[in-house]
Amino acid sequence: MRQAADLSCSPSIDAQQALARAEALCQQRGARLTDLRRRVLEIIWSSATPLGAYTILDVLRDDGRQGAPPTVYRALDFLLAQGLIHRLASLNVFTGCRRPGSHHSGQFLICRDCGRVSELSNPAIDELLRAETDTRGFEVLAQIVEILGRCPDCLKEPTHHG
Amino acid sequence: MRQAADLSCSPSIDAQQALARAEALCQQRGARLTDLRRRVLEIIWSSATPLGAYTILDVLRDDGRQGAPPTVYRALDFLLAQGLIHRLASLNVFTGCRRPGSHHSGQFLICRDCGRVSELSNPAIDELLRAETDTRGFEVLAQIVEILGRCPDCLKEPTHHG
DNA sequence: TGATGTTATGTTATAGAATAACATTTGTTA
DNA sequence: TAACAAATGTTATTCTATAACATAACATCA
Repeated sequence: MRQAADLSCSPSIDAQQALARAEALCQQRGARLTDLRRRVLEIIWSSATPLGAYTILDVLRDDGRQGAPPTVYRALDFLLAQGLIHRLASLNVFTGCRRPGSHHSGQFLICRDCGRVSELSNPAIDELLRAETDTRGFEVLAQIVEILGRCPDCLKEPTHHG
Repeated sequence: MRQAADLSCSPSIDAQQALARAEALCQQRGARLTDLRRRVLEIIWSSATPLGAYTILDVLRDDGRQGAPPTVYRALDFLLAQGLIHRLASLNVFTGCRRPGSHHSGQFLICRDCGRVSELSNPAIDELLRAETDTRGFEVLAQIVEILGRCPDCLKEPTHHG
């Protein structure tokens, strides 16, 4: 069974702000934030937790849209290229970028229990990694920093997982 | 077409040493390094680049063994649990651990061109990440640090990729 | 030794993630 | 409008991973 999207609430303030910023960035860059792309971004931002491509596809179909996997993956590719979302490689899911505009790889804390994600941006970590790669003469194209664990909220609750 | 395993050479010195260490570690822990598990570890170590599960399965079948995906994934799960291999989440591949015995998540430099992987172990990076998570009261279960780029060797060569 | 329980492997089927290839539509520009 | 480029629709397939159940190998103890 596929993960259910937590889309109970209508587009949050966060989502609305993110969409507005996305609009502005795309216009400024001459990139076309089409209906489909905007809707995918909205779906992602409307969820409390990152969503998989097929969950997004389900929502699009609930919208009454036609669609197959490539529909979603192309929109995701666009949003990734514009730095509007991130992909979490460890979970094959997508989450809205909290600091669009500055392209960056991001650093993520992922809660195993509630699924929520915090996006860090610790320059010291970037610098350390950069120092390592510079020393070795390694040219960096992309960084993946993902930490899986349990968030403070979930730690407070009686553990379900031992 | 599935990635071809670069298994031209017979088990290298590295592979032999890795197998010997694995034997010792498992014996010491009372973990059973069965024929299948040993063979999977050997296959992984015999490749210059990390291998996907289905590539490993192909090699097992070339061996004349029976096998289906669960065969491989169970062996991989065992080897992961024993800290004898790592999984690279960004590529869905598996690579031998250079420092078995001390369970750790590892930090990896992955060359996009030749596919080779270097395993770092920079304690400063670990400490920084630990400091971030401590500050936030986040309990760490696993760390994923993977850097995709081009290694020094490949940078020397005329670029195929712009 | 044989009965019993546990661990490992075999086997079939399916779920989940991503892309190839080609058709059609939409948008832009000359 | 014609011609081109960009975006989306559509079908099929590949790759990755696991569920569920059957069998075999191994260990332990009566």
